Amino acid sequence: MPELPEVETVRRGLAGPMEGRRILRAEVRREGLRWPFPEGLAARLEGRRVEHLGRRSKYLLAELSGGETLLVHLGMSGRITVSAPGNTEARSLGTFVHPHRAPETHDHLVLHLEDGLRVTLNDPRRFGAVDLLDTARRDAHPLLRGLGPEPLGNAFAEPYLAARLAGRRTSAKAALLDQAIVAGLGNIYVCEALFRAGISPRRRAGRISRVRLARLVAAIRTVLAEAIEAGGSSLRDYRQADGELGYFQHSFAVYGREGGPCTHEGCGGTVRRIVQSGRSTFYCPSCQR
DNA sequence: ATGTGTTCCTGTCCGC
DNA sequence: TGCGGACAGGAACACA
Repeated sequence: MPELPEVETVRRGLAGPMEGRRILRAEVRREGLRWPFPEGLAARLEGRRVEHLGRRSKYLLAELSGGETLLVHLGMSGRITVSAPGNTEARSLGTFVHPHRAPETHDHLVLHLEDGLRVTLNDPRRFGAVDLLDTARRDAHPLLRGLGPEPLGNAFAEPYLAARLAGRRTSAKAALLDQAIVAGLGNIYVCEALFRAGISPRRRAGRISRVRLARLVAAIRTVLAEAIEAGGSSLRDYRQADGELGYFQHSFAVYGREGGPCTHEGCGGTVRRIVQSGRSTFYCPSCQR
Protein backbone atom coordinates (compact mmCIF):
# COMPACT_ATOMS: atom_id res chain seq x y z
CA MET A 1 0.00 0.00 0.00
CA PRO A 2 2.24 2.66 1.19
CA GLU A 3 4.22 5.56 -0.12
CA LEU A 4 4.41 8.84 1.71
CA PRO A 5 0.78 9.93 1.12
CA GLU A 6 -0.58 6.58 2.27
CA VAL A 7 1.59 6.54 5.38
CA GLU A 8 0.57 10.10 6.16
CA THR A 9 -3.08 9.09 5.74
CA VAL A 10 -2.55 6.21 8.15
CA ARG A 11 -0.84 8.52 10.59
CA ARG A 12 -3.72 10.95 10.55
CA GLY A 13 -6.20 8.14 11.04
CA LEU A 14 -4.29 6.69 13.97
CA ALA A 15 -3.57 9.95 15.75
CA GLY A 16 -7.09 10.26 17.19
CA PRO A 17 -7.30 6.77 18.63
CA MET A 18 -3.68 6.53 19.74
CA GLU A 19 -2.45 9.87 21.01
CA GLY A 20 -2.89 10.24 24.74
CA ARG A 21 -3.86 6.61 25.28
CA ARG A 22 -1.88 3.98 27.10
CA ILE A 23 -0.91 0.65 25.67
CA LEU A 24 -2.39 -1.74 28.20
CA ARG A 25 -1.07 -4.84 26.50
CA ALA A 26 0.85 -5.68 23.34
CA GLU A 27 0.17 -8.94 21.57
CA VAL A 28 3.16 -10.09 19.55
CA ARG A 29 1.96 -12.85 17.24
CA ARG A 30 5.22 -13.78 15.47
CA GLU A 31 8.94 -13.38 15.87
CA GLY A 32 9.35 -10.52 13.49
CA LEU A 33 8.79 -9.23 9.99
CA ARG A 34 11.68 -8.29 7.79
CA TRP A 35 13.89 -8.43 10.88
CA PRO A 36 13.19 -9.98 14.26
CA PHE A 37 11.20 -7.75 16.58
CA PRO A 38 13.31 -5.98 19.20
CA GLU A 39 14.08 -7.84 22.39
CA GLY A 40 11.22 -7.76 24.88
CA LEU A 41 8.94 -5.76 22.58
CA ALA A 42 5.67 -6.59 24.35
CA ALA A 43 6.99 -5.78 27.81
CA ARG A 44 8.58 -2.55 26.62
CA LEU A 45 5.30 -1.35 25.12
CA GLU A 46 3.12 -2.26 28.04
CA GLY A 47 1.97 0.66 30.17
CA ARG A 48 3.43 3.31 27.86
CA ARG A 49 1.34 6.24 26.77
CA VAL A 50 1.45 7.35 23.15
CA GLU A 51 2.55 10.98 23.44
CA HIS A 52 2.66 11.77 19.74
CA LEU A 53 2.26 9.98 16.45
CA GLY A 54 4.70 11.26 13.85
CA ARG A 55 6.07 10.30 10.48
CA ARG A 56 9.44 10.47 8.77
CA SER A 57 9.43 9.42 5.13
CA LYS A 58 7.45 6.16 5.05
CA TYR A 59 8.09 5.42 8.71
CA LEU A 60 5.42 5.85 11.38
CA LEU A 61 6.93 6.99 14.66
CA ALA A 62 4.89 6.65 17.83
CA GLU A 63 6.59 8.59 20.57
CA LEU A 64 5.94 6.86 23.88
CA SER A 65 6.22 7.91 27.48
CA GLY A 66 9.46 6.67 28.95
CA GLY A 67 11.72 7.94 26.19
CA GLU A 68 11.27 5.29 23.52
CA THR A 69 9.67 5.55 20.09
CA LEU A 70 7.91 2.75 18.26
CA LEU A 71 8.92 2.69 14.61
CA VAL A 72 6.69 0.95 12.06
CA HIS A 73 7.30 0.53 8.35
CA LEU A 74 4.52 -0.99 6.25
CA GLY A 75 6.69 -2.44 3.49
CA MET A 76 4.66 -3.35 0.41
CA SER A 77 1.60 -4.90 1.98
CA GLY A 78 1.32 -3.58 5.53
CA ARG A 79 -2.00 -2.27 6.85
CA ILE A 80 -3.05 -0.94 10.20
CA THR A 81 -6.63 -1.08 11.38
CA VAL A 82 -8.30 0.32 14.45
CA SER A 83 -11.08 -1.58 16.14
CA ALA A 84 -13.31 -0.93 19.09
CA PRO A 85 -16.14 -2.56 21.02
CA GLY A 86 -19.47 -2.26 19.24
CA ASN A 87 -20.81 0.54 21.41
CA THR A 88 -17.92 2.95 20.80
CA GLU A 89 -18.73 6.39 19.44
CA ALA A 90 -16.38 6.25 16.48
CA ARG A 91 -16.97 9.78 15.32
CA SER A 92 -15.08 11.24 18.25
CA LEU A 93 -11.98 9.30 17.20
CA GLY A 94 -11.84 11.00 13.82
CA THR A 95 -11.23 7.82 11.87
CA PHE A 96 -12.82 4.67 10.55
CA VAL A 97 -13.18 2.14 13.38
CA HIS A 98 -14.03 -1.52 12.88
CA PRO A 99 -15.76 -3.72 15.38
CA HIS A 100 -13.38 -6.16 17.06
CA ARG A 101 -12.75 -9.39 15.22
CA ALA A 102 -10.76 -12.55 15.83
CA PRO A 103 -7.09 -12.24 14.82
CA GLU A 104 -6.44 -13.12 11.20
CA THR A 105 -3.53 -14.93 9.58
CA HIS A 106 -1.25 -11.98 9.01
CA ASP A 107 -2.07 -9.95 12.09
CA HIS A 108 1.42 -9.71 13.56
CA LEU A 109 1.14 -7.10 16.26
CA VAL A 110 -1.92 -6.01 18.22
CA LEU A 111 -1.84 -3.06 20.61
CA HIS A 112 -4.60 -3.09 23.21
CA LEU A 113 -5.22 0.50 24.22
CA GLU A 114 -7.35 2.21 26.81
CA ASP A 115 -11.10 2.46 26.15
CA GLY A 116 -11.10 -0.98 24.53
CA LEU A 117 -9.39 0.24 21.35
CA ARG A 118 -7.12 -2.06 19.41
CA VAL A 119 -4.56 -1.23 16.76
CA THR A 120 -3.65 -4.17 14.54
CA LEU A 121 -0.71 -4.42 12.16
CA ASN A 122 -1.36 -6.83 9.30
CA ASP A 123 1.31 -7.52 6.69
CA PRO A 124 1.02 -10.60 4.42
CA ARG A 125 4.35 -10.19 2.66
CA ARG A 126 6.24 -9.24 5.81
CA PHE A 127 8.49 -6.71 4.14
CA GLY A 128 7.55 -4.33 6.90
CA ALA A 129 9.54 -3.49 9.99
CA VAL A 130 8.99 -2.74 13.66
CA ASP A 131 11.59 -1.37 16.01
CA LEU A 132 11.96 0.56 19.24
CA LEU A 133 14.40 3.40 19.41
CA ASP A 134 15.67 5.99 21.80
CA THR A 135 13.53 9.09 21.16
CA ALA A 136 16.36 11.48 21.97
CA ARG A 137 18.54 9.91 19.30
CA ARG A 138 15.80 9.24 16.81
CA ASP A 139 17.51 10.44 13.67
CA ALA A 140 20.59 8.37 14.41
CA HIS A 141 18.61 5.15 13.95
CA PRO A 142 20.09 3.09 11.10
CA LEU A 143 16.84 3.19 9.13
CA LEU A 144 16.42 6.95 9.45
CA ARG A 145 20.02 8.14 9.39
CA GLY A 146 20.55 8.12 5.65
CA LEU A 147 17.23 9.58 4.56
CA GLY A 148 17.10 12.64 2.36
CA PRO A 149 14.84 15.61 3.09
CA GLU A 150 11.07 15.40 3.34
CA PRO A 151 9.68 16.34 -0.08
CA LEU A 152 7.05 18.59 1.48
CA GLY A 153 9.57 20.41 3.68
CA ASN A 154 11.49 23.57 2.91
CA ALA A 155 14.84 21.82 2.50
CA PHE A 156 13.61 20.11 -0.63
CA ALA A 157 14.04 22.71 -3.33
CA GLU A 158 15.64 23.10 -6.74
CA PRO A 159 19.14 24.13 -5.53
CA TYR A 160 19.33 21.10 -3.27
CA LEU A 161 18.15 18.73 -5.97
CA ALA A 162 20.49 20.22 -8.56
CA ALA A 163 23.47 19.77 -6.24
CA ARG A 164 22.40 16.25 -5.36
CA LEU A 165 21.93 15.10 -8.95
CA ALA A 166 24.94 16.81 -10.48
CA GLY A 167 27.10 14.32 -12.32
CA ARG A 168 24.79 11.41 -11.59
CA ARG A 169 24.51 9.08 -14.55
CA THR A 170 21.64 7.05 -13.17
CA SER A 171 18.12 7.55 -14.53
CA ALA A 172 15.75 10.21 -13.26
CA LYS A 173 13.46 7.41 -12.16
CA ALA A 174 16.10 5.63 -10.08
CA ALA A 175 17.31 8.90 -8.57
CA LEU A 176 13.85 9.81 -7.29
CA LEU A 177 13.33 6.34 -5.87
CA ASP A 178 16.58 6.75 -3.95
CA GLN A 179 15.46 7.57 -0.39
CA ALA A 180 18.79 9.27 0.31
CA ILE A 181 18.04 11.92 -2.31
CA VAL A 182 14.45 12.57 -1.34
CA ALA A 183 12.53 10.56 1.23
CA GLY A 184 9.10 9.05 0.84
CA LEU A 185 8.57 8.68 -2.89
CA GLY A 186 7.82 5.25 -4.31
CA ASN A 187 7.07 3.77 -7.68
CA ILE A 188 3.66 5.39 -8.19
CA TYR A 189 4.43 8.96 -7.23
CA VAL A 190 7.78 8.99 -9.03
CA CYS A 191 6.00 8.03 -12.25
CA GLU A 192 3.28 10.60 -11.69
CA ALA A 193 5.67 13.41 -10.78
CA LEU A 194 7.92 12.81 -13.79
CA PHE A 195 4.87 12.86 -16.03
CA ARG A 196 3.67 16.15 -14.57
CA ALA A 197 7.12 17.65 -14.99
CA GLY A 198 7.44 16.40 -18.57
CA ILE A 199 10.70 14.61 -17.81
CA SER A 200 11.52 11.21 -19.24
CA PRO A 201 12.13 8.59 -16.54
CA ARG A 202 15.11 7.42 -18.65
CA ARG A 203 16.84 10.76 -18.72
CA ARG A 204 20.16 10.88 -16.90
CA ALA A 205 19.61 12.50 -13.53
CA GLY A 206 22.58 14.83 -13.93
CA ARG A 207 21.33 16.12 -17.24
CA ILE A 208 18.06 17.74 -16.29
CA SER A 209 18.08 21.51 -16.74
CA ARG A 210 17.60 23.66 -13.68
CA VAL A 211 14.37 25.08 -14.99
CA ARG A 212 13.03 21.58 -15.39
CA LEU A 213 14.35 20.55 -11.97
CA ALA A 214 12.34 23.38 -10.48
CA ARG A 215 9.31 22.06 -12.31
CA LEU A 216 10.06 18.60 -10.95
CA VAL A 217 10.23 19.84 -7.37
CA ALA A 218 6.89 21.57 -7.83
CA ALA A 219 5.38 18.46 -9.44
CA ILE A 220 6.52 16.24 -6.58
CA ARG A 221 5.08 18.57 -4.00
CA THR A 222 1.73 18.99 -5.70
CA VAL A 223 1.21 15.34 -6.52
CA LEU A 224 1.96 14.36 -2.93
CA ALA A 225 -0.24 17.10 -1.52
CA GLU A 226 -3.12 16.14 -3.78
CA ALA A 227 -2.73 12.48 -2.89
CA ILE A 228 -2.73 13.23 0.84
CA GLU A 229 -5.79 15.38 0.33
CA ALA A 230 -7.46 12.41 -1.36
CA GLY A 231 -6.53 10.08 1.49
CA GLY A 232 -3.84 8.31 -0.52
CA SER A 233 -4.29 5.63 -3.16
CA SER A 234 -6.01 2.32 -2.54
CA LEU A 235 -4.88 -0.40 -4.91
CA ARG A 236 -5.83 -4.05 -4.99
CA ASP A 237 -8.72 -3.28 -2.70
CA TYR A 238 -9.54 -5.70 0.00
CA ARG A 239 -13.06 -7.03 0.00
CA GLN A 240 -14.62 -4.82 2.63
CA ALA A 241 -13.79 -1.25 3.30
CA ASP A 242 -10.64 -1.61 5.32
CA GLY A 243 -10.39 1.88 6.61
CA GLU A 244 -8.74 2.52 3.27
CA LEU A 245 -10.62 5.55 2.13
CA GLY A 246 -8.06 6.78 -0.38
CA TYR A 247 -9.24 7.54 -3.87
CA PHE A 248 -6.19 9.12 -5.51
CA GLN A 249 -5.79 6.01 -7.69
CA HIS A 250 -8.53 7.47 -9.87
CA SER A 251 -6.26 10.42 -10.56
CA PHE A 252 -3.29 8.47 -11.90
CA ALA A 253 -2.21 9.93 -15.21
CA VAL A 254 0.27 7.18 -16.12
CA TYR A 255 0.67 4.60 -13.35
CA GLY A 256 -1.01 1.34 -14.37
CA ARG A 257 -2.26 2.90 -17.62
CA GLU A 258 -0.10 1.09 -20.17
CA GLY A 259 -1.58 1.43 -23.65
CA GLY A 260 -3.96 4.18 -22.60
CA PRO A 261 -4.04 7.67 -24.09
CA CYS A 262 -1.86 10.42 -22.65
CA THR A 263 -4.05 12.76 -20.62
CA HIS A 264 -2.23 15.88 -21.78
CA GLU A 265 -4.44 17.89 -24.06
CA GLY A 266 -3.38 17.61 -27.67
CA CYS A 267 -0.52 15.19 -26.97
CA GLY A 268 -2.09 12.12 -28.54
CA GLY A 269 0.65 9.88 -27.16
CA THR A 270 0.21 6.44 -25.62
CA VAL A 271 1.32 5.50 -22.13
CA ARG A 272 4.16 3.01 -22.20
CA ARG A 273 5.42 0.56 -19.61
CA ILE A 274 9.12 -0.15 -19.38
CA VAL A 275 11.20 -1.87 -16.72
CA GLN A 276 13.89 0.10 -14.92
CA SER A 277 16.04 -1.57 -12.29
CA GLY A 278 13.52 -4.35 -12.07
CA ARG A 279 10.45 -2.21 -11.57
CA SER A 280 7.68 -1.00 -13.84
CA THR A 281 7.84 2.56 -15.08
CA PHE A 282 4.87 4.16 -16.80
CA TYR A 283 5.33 7.25 -18.94
CA CYS A 284 4.33 9.06 -22.10
CA PRO A 285 7.24 8.97 -24.56
CA SER A 286 5.85 11.83 -26.60
CA CYS A 287 5.54 14.45 -23.89
CA GLN A 288 8.18 13.30 -21.43
CA ARG A 289 11.66 14.25 -22.56
C1' DA B 1 31.69 6.05 -4.98
C1' DT B 2 27.96 4.55 -8.20
C1' DG B 3 24.97 1.76 -10.45
C1' DT B 4 22.42 -2.70 -11.04
C1' DG B 5 20.48 -7.14 -9.87
C1' DT B 6 18.77 -10.26 -6.26
C1' DT B 7 16.31 -11.22 -2.37
C1' DC B 8 12.92 -11.40 1.31
C1' DC B 9 7.27 -13.23 1.28
C1' DT B 10 2.29 -13.96 0.13
C1' DG B 11 -1.53 -13.07 -2.77
C1' DT B 12 -3.84 -12.23 -7.10
C1' DC B 13 -4.62 -12.35 -11.80
C1' DC B 14 -4.19 -14.05 -16.49
C1' DG B 15 -3.52 -17.47 -20.09
C1' DC B 16 -3.55 -22.27 -21.16
C1' DT C 1 -10.91 -25.70 -11.52
C1' DG C 2 -6.18 -26.28 -11.65
C1' DC C 3 -1.44 -24.87 -12.65
C1' DG C 4 2.49 -22.00 -13.86
C1' DG C 5 4.26 -17.61 -14.43
C1' DA C 6 4.26 -12.67 -14.02
C1' DC C 7 3.65 -9.13 -11.12
C1' DA C 8 2.73 -6.15 -6.84
C1' DG C 9 2.93 0.18 -3.31
C1' DG C 10 9.99 -1.35 -0.49
C1' DA C 11 14.60 -1.32 0.34
C1' DA C 12 18.78 -3.82 2.26
C1' DC C 13 22.40 -6.18 0.53
C1' DA C 14 25.88 -8.25 -2.48
C1' DC C 15 28.23 -7.52 -6.46
C1' DA C 16 30.62 -5.41 -10.86
